[in-house]
Amino acid sequence: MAAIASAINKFTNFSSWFDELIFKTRIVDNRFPVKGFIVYLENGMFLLEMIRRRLEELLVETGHKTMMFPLVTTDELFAKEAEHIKGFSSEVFVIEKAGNKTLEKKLIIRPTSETIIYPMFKLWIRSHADLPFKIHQTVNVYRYETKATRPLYRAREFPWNEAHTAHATAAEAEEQVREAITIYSKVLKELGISYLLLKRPDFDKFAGAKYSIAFDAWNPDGKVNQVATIHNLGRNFSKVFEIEFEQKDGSRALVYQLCYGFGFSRVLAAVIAQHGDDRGCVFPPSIAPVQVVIVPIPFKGYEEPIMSYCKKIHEKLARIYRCVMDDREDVTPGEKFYHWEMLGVPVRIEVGPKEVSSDKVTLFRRDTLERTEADLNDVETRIEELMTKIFTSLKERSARIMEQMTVDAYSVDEVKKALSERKIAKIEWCGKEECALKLKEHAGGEVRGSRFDIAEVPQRNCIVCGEKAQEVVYVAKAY
RNA sequence: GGGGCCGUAGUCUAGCAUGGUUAUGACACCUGGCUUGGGCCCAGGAGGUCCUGGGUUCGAAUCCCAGCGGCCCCA
Repeated sequence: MAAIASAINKFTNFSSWFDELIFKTRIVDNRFPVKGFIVYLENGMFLLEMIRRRLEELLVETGHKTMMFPLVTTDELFAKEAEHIKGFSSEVFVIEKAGNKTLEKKLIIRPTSETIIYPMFKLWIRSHADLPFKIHQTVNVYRYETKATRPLYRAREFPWNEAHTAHATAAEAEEQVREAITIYSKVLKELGISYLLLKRPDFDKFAGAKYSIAFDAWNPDGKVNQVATIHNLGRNFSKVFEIEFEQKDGSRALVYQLCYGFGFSRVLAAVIAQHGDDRGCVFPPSIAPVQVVIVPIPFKGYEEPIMSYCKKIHEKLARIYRCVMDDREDVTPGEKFYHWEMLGVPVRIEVGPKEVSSDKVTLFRRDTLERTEADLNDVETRIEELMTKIFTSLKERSARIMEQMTVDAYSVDEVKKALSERKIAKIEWCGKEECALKLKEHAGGEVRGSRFDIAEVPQRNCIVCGEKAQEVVYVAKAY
């Protein structure tokens, strides 16, 4: 089978497959001369923008106000919450000079915006009538990653959306966790992405949170890709940032808070990695930069009727879809096929003398590589049907792979074996960090957490120490 | 933090051990022609601080030193 370049398979050689693909399809150019910083090209930006729009739409619908906060905080503010600074201090960029002047108060570039947003919450939140208070912003954040960086997965600058909410009671904060899950799940499911919704073990929660839950998407190399997280902060931050409100009875109380973040570039990586195949990207129709491509197959002497037939179709379809007619004359149809397939265009229309003489078109669907014939009259209906089918089959295929990738393991060795086969291991665990560390050392994977969406009750003993298991957890390598 | 590998055109790469003419090839790019139902073919063209600096030498992509950059493995 023809491949994106030199027979690179996404499951056996994921890195090359991915790097080459995102470069050739003009999603990103990672040749920027500063490590960990990449250039997003037109197709990458288009895809990010589609994902961003949908997420923001849902956030606004549910009452999150759109705002934009500054890029910087001070080290004093940043250091306020003890756990928080411990978790992030090793990876923040610090501005120490401005012009020729050495700054007395160093500025910290946000790795996340709690310490930038919460001083403002203190000013804005006065009364129970102000609650719940919900805001969100789409910005780039900066983390000095020391591990190997990889475009879209792990960069030192990355685009995300972060939401921050404040509530009167712990119960309302819990309710908000559900709402955040609903919003994020919706966006991910509309992209056909499969993931595990996990409550992170205590030792791996967000720095400063009461607990954290995360969306871990599967990846062809077996590592999981954390695309979004939701943190219940309790009153850890409101205590130190003094975010108080006046209750109905006149007494004062600290707010309960949540923050949740959605990594656009990692979501895009998941779309590419989960749906793509050895011919390249396969995009869900809703976000595909090009949804329909028309490829004329001219024969000597018949060029004119074929081209005008194509133009007619293009005119009609361009009103409904992002539709391109590839009328390049110096490129053969075969080469055009490969080109648009790599770009993940869901539906292709082929028009040659055969179609023109019978008032038909040939439709090609990117996901299954199947061709069908359609009458010119109902081409729109047929494309609409195809798009729905394509989305459903992408989604189902991704879910199936996720299922096959997850295997039960009853010993450390079995975990090791599962991970070496690029799988995610499901184990029973006592809950002690010590056992998780041992597991990481001997099997190479991290305890990612227990299912948050469904209850999985442990029946046996911890596979590491043999004591009674407290949780059913998933173990995987991670980005 | 420890160890290893590698920097040659837009991309990938040969050459390097054993220094020697004009730095190899493929893809991509430009011009013209031919073709068109899966990457066709023919002819021509352009593109290089061989990562940077220093050293050895009659002569360095090649050897030595330093720096910068990238990748991988282990902790």
